[in-house]
Amino acid sequence: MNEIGMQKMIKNTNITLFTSTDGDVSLNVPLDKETVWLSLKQMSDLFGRDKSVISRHIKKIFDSDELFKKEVVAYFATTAADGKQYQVEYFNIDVVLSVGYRVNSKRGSEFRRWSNSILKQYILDGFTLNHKLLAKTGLQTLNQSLALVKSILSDAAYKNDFGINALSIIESYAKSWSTLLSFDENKLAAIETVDHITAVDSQKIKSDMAHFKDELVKKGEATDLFGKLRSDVDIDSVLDSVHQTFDEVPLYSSLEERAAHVLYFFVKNHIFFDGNKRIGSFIFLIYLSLCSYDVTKISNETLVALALLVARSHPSEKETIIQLIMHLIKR
DNA sequence: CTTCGATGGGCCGGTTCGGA
DNA sequence: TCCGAACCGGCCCATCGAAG
Repeated sequence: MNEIGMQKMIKNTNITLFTSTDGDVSLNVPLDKETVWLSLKQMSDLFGRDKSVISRHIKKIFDSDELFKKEVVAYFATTAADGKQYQVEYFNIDVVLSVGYRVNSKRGSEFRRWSNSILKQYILDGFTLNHKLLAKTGLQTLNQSLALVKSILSDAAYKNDFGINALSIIESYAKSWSTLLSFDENKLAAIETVDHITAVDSQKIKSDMAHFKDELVKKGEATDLFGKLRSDVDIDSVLDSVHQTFDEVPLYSSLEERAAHVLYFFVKNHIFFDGNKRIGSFIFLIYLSLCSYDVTKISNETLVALALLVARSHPSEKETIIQLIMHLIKR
C-alpha cells in the first residue's frame, strides 16, 4: 500500500480499486471497455456516505451536463443478497471521479488526494513525452478524427455549405499538420516530379499586377509606392531566374519548385518599395494559374501563412522553406 | 408478496453572503 | 461586527419499480 493507502491490483476479471487507510473498504469492481464500473452501493461504501447522498450528487452531475448519462452508465445483471438477479445501474470512472470531488467525507478527501496525485503524474509524464512521439500521436489521432468526421459529413444531412467547408478546412489542416511535422523534423522528402517547362507571359503578370494595385488603391489599402520597383531588378529577371538552365538542364524541374522560388524571391528580395508580401503572393498565384494549376486549392489562410513564413525566415533556411511550400502546393 | 435498488421529500447543521 | 436568508451536504424514511 502506498502512503495514502490506496492499492490497485488485478484479481481475475475484477480489480481491487481502492482500500482506505483504515482498511474499511475494499471494492471488487468489474472491468469493461477499459474502465471500471461502480454501483451506487459501491460508491456509497467507497465514500462512506448514504446512497441517497451519492444519488443526489449523480443527479446534479447529469442535470448540469457535466457528464451525459448514456455515455457513463451501464446496466449489469447483479445477484443481490436475496439471491435474485437485478439489472443494476453501474457508473464508470468519470462519474466516480465527479462524485469523489463533491462528497465531503474523510474517504472523499483521500480519494481526491489520490486522484490528484494520479493527475499530477499524468501531467508530468505528458510534459516529458518525447516531442516527436507526441506530434506523431497527434497526427495519428488527427487522421482518425478526420476519417470519422468525413464519414459523418458524408451523410446527406451535412451536404450543405457548412459541411463542405468544414470538411475542406479539416482536410487542409490534416495535410498541413503532416507537412509542418516533417518541416519541424527537417526531413521533408524531396519532390522529384519533372514537368515540361512552359514560359509564362510576364506581360500578363504585369498587367494583372497593375490591376491588382488599382483595386487596392481604390480601397485605400495601398499607396503609390505599392509595387514600385526599388532598383533595376525587374519582374522579368525574377521570372527568368526560375526558368534558368545549367548546361541545358533546367535548374528547377517541377512547377512546384519554380512556383516556390517565385514566391520566395518576390517576398524575400524586396524588389518593391511596398507590398512585397502581397505582390509575391499575388504573382505566385498568377504564375501557378498560368501553368494550369488549380489555385482554388490554396486557401487565403495558407497563402498568408506562407508569405509570412518566407518573410520571417532566415536565408539559411531557404531550402527548407522551399520544400515546405512545394509540399503545401503538391498536386 | 417480499426483497432490493433507486429516488425524492423532510429535516438538520454548517457555511456563505449581503445588508444593517 | 452581527444577523438573517439562502444554499449546500448530510441523514432518515417513505415510496416506487423490478425481479423472482
